[in-house]
Amino acid sequence: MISNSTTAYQQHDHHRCLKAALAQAKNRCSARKARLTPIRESVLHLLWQSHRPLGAYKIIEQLSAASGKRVLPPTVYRALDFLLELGLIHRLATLNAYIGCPFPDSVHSDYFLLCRECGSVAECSAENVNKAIVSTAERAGFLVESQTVEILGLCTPCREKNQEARSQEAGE
Amino acid sequence: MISNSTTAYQQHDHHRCLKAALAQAKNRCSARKARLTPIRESVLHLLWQSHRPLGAYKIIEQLSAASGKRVLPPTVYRALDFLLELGLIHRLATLNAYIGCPFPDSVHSDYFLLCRECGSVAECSAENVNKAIVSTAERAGFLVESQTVEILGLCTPCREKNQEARSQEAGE
DNA sequence: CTTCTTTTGTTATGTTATAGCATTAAATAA
DNA sequence: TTATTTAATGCTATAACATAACAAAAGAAG
Repeated sequence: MISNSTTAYQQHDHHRCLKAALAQAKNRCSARKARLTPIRESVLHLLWQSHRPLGAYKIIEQLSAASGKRVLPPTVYRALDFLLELGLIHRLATLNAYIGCPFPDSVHSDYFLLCRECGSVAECSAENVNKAIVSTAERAGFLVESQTVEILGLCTPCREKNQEARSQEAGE
Repeated sequence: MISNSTTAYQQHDHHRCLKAALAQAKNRCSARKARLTPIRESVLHLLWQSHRPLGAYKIIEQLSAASGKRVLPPTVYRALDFLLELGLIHRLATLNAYIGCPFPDSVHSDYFLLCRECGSVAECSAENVNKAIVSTAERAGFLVESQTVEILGLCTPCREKNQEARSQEAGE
């Protein structure tokens, strides 16, 4: 199992996440002879501000604010398409939002853990989930080509916070 | 494993699906003291025209056509919300579309098989998938509350058709 | 330095979904 | 029954997400 759940939900040196992501992006682009233009890099950079996904229009807003001039939807959607195609980011269907991929270099079928409290999202890839899905689909005669797995729930820190809050209430 | 994959993808007496769905809906509504009004029933009926999901605006179109007067978005979205809440239908996040639930009475975490060729969707519930997801999430310290699992691929009939088509080509 | 290709700018519009308030219909109490 | 409350629908407007199509500019290749 690959996962970035420990960093995604806990305090950590996020600057390293950002740096790693940008470095991987550059590698990947040069390997594929694709151009990581300023716009594309800015979008990726924004998506790596945190482990919370961003909607396209939030990106538009932030990019407009940062650059001082109106950035229009097609500009951002094109950058997103580019990054998606290179596997540098993912789209979360249940949120209509985008998030940086923490391990673009390893082949993986993704599986996202969305914390409904803090909004952070971790990405996992677990062979057993994958296998269970494929084998169950097979039993239904279905050939799997791609999967969307998005799990909503609570991460450890948020669960602990909730428990503290509840015992506070009880204690009062 | 519960699944309606055999009926969803094959020729079958679809009238029975429709009838069963409407009967279950009525039961469920009376059990919950909820009202299956004409609008709500029409929407459910439309969603059970086939095993292909329908977008909200398709429903609006068809309902408008059938009734002769303009049906407006809030009307349909309210009916959809009602049906979703009762567990009579599901929303497919990857398609922004809605589909009837074939087994509203059994508790299940859903898992959808979307055929990219014919557009039909089957619903499954498999304990092993569920367990794999929950246990993997647990290993990441994550408490699962709800899941969205949507699998894109090919159903048996479509796979067979494709193969026939390919051997035709080869034979020419 | 010219040609070709890729990227970006811009306008317009398509698609999906909801907020908010007025009206009507149904259920319940008097 | 009628009055009162609650639930459902009608309607206007608009929010949120996404893409088509074509012009202009920038970059790469010959």
